[in-house]
Amino acid sequence: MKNNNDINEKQFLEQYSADEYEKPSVAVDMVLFTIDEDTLKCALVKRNEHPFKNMYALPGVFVGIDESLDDALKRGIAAKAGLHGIYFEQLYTWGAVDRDPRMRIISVSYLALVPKEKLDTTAELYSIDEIEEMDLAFDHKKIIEYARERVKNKVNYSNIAFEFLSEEFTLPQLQRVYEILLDKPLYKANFRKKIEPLIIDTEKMTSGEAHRPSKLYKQK
Amino acid sequence: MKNNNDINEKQFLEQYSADEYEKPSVAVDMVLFTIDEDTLKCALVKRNEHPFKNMYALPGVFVGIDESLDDALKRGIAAKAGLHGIYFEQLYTWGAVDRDPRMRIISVSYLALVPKEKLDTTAELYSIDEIEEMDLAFDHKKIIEYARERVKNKVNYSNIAFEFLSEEFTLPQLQRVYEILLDKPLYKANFRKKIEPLIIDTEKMTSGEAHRPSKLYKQK
DNA sequence: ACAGTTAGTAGTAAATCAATACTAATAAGG
DNA sequence: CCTTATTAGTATTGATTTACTACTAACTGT
Repeated sequence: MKNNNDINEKQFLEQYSADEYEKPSVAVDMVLFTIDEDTLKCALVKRNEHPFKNMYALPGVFVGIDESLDDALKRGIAAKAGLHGIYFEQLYTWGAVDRDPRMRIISVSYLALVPKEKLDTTAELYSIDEIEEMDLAFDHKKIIEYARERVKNKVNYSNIAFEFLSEEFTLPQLQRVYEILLDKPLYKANFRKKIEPLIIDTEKMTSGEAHRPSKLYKQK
Repeated sequence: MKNNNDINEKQFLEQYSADEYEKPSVAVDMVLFTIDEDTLKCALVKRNEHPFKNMYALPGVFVGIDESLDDALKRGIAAKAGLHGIYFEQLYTWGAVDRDPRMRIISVSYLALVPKEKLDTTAELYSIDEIEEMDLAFDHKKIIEYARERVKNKVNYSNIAFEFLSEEFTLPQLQRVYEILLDKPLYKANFRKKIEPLIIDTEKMTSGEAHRPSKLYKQK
């Protein structure tokens, strides 16, 4: 094998110095998940321009030339719902040549998680099951499925479940979040043993419900 | 919240129809790992152009306007070492504004895994420990660290370890791969119990070594 | 033959996980 | 103020997995 900087640099010169090279556009698209009505839901926006006019799509923005990907995403989140300081992580970059019929657009997708209470009440939320039946713009359905898998896998080796709850929560609430994300029931006693090292007792209790009150915890 | 396609489309028109909008360049960079001399090693190329002239970097190519990200990566792998059909997966997309001093370049990084035997003998391989001490071009050291973590995490819930071996292998070889990737010793008996459902006995044996021969297996 | 070396197996105590059954504390209703 | 419905929380037990030790097996080289 020869030194491959030859290739790298040759391409660079050919394609960039000459400035005839056509560059792709880069966008960030966000899969914003929340839990509402005991189901996992995703924020969608209805497109009112071609292509895919009147169809639902993920919210997204183009990446500015002097803007990092994360900053573009933050701008998107802020524009979407006035949200700041919420959890997000990069998911995957989608680069099929024909994913946008207008032009070449590479999409860097992000996962954002937010408690329902923080979300603007006008946000349009659709459950994962509903979306399964819908026809979304671009490759956005595939992106949502990818995000769904990421969440499911990550629940057990990270603390993302906490991102769906406000600062103080009860263990039944937390368990419900885990069950929704994992899409299976969990044993109460086992769940509590496992989660115990991750939480702090706030010494407060719920009240007003027609059954035994539950303790309120915070994430450690 | 208003319909956010307004924002999306407004930006699109402003930035793209007017064609004054400056687009970033998009490259793919590959972290090609192999196991050699009982250590995990990464393929690097020495740059012979500015910036970072004479420093080592990850092999990479720019993404063509009519080329998918995966296709660009395949082209890169082929250019690098005449390799085809090897395992790869997308890692992460690096988008800091100043990661390349020449211009705005967004890098989609990939992880590629290959048995040492398949690799061109002129490939320049450096162990993870050596790289730790080196000063690499761009943000490539960070990318390699990210790849290293991905591999470590993925070993236990996927079959990526097999990608470092040729089709037939012995259990001591496979265990050694796991130990190198996880960076810790494993118990032989437990390892075998756990790996048993993933492999098929080829009925063949090794020979010629000054100790008991071992069975050869294939991945199931 | 036997020393050196690695391959492979048996078995056991400790830790974790799956599952069931229980007790505790509240509000609502008579 | 006692009973019922309902959910919160705990105790316990058998099954599985993990950590670890100790052994037997099969080859080459001398």
